[in-house]
Amino acid sequence: MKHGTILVIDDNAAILTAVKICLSSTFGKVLTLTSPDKALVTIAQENPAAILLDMNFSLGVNSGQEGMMWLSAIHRKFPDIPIVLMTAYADVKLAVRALKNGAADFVTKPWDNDELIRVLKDAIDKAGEIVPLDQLESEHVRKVLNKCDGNMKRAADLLGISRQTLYNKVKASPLPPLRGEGKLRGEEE
Amino acid sequence: MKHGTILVIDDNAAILTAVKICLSSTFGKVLTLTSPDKALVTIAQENPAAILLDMNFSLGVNSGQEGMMWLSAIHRKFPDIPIVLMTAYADVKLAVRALKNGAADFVTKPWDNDELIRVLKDAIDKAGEIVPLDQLESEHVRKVLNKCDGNMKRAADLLGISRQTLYNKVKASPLPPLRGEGKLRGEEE
DNA sequence: ACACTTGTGTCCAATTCTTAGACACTTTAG
DNA sequence: CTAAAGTGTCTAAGAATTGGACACAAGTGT
Repeated sequence: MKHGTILVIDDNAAILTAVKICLSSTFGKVLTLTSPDKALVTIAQENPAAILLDMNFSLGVNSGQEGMMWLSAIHRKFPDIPIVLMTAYADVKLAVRALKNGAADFVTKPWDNDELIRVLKDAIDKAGEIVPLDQLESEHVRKVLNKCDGNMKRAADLLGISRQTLYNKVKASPLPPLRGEGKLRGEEE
Repeated sequence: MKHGTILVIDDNAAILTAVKICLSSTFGKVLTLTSPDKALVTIAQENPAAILLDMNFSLGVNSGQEGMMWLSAIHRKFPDIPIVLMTAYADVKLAVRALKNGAADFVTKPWDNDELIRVLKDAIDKAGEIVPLDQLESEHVRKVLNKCDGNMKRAADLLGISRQTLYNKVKASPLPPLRGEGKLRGEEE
């Protein structure tokens, strides 16, 4: 059950209450703020597992600029805490920008309780994933290597290691099950 | 100018023509397909710098499932080629899902020519970035380390290296300008 | 065809890194 | 307060990385 602390930021008290009720059953602690002003200090103090942030504050300004600004600010300071954005004004451009600015997900009001819970859980899970150094390294090596069309000299150069080292790494892990990649650029047809 | 080859996939020939005209001035080569069926072989042959993929094929089915399926298929096979999605039916959920499925960006019809060009260029640029192993490593170390609240023993364990090695790495690079992160969880107020 | 450049596979010896283990000392939690 | 966990530091053995070198395979241009 208790998947950690969630911080919810929305200027509408009613929504805050509704979200809190919805989330309380699943998460350990649900904090709420009616303004993002004190978000940074609250986050620093409470270290929430995820943040649910409304995009529209300062009544009337609903271009989402407010939320986007806070998203950036929070994400810059706490890049490891997933931030889920929420907005009533479904706008594809806004959503895309939000995700590219580091948002973990984007939900529109009115929201579906179960979906909201799932989204937050997913965000927390994904943020919690820790990859061993070895794996990170071989994945990256593989990626760079095939961006160089297999040219080991150049790849080694770009990676900042010697040619032999690259050579060794490659032969050391000839096919270590890549996480989510299924490469080899020139082997269909 | 010629920023590489672009592959455009859309079942509407008129759109294909328009896009081609729009992109030809900026990119070296603009290939077009009216169906994604042969996308994989075309990509393997031409190795485009980016792909512009329409989401709605098979007339009438415009839930975007088609495009999403192809996005996944192409992205799985060619994870290094950025794929920009395009759709006439602006749908936030769809856009979010697309981005989380690996799309580099998401644009809606009718599109703005300059924006389309910019989006593709950005996607190509971002995909071309190559990070040296050292940097990748120290960034990851740093991230894991502060997810463990500085507990080096646990961090080392999670990273799959020995405690001393972590210790050495940390003191070796005490503050190597993180790319896009401004961390340290507990140092405001 | 002929030199030239570039990259591969392989080896070596010197250097550096990583490791397990140990030790005294400081925090942290019960 | 005790016990457990973590830190900073050291050592010696083992592993990895490095620049250099060499023969050889392609690909370039003339």
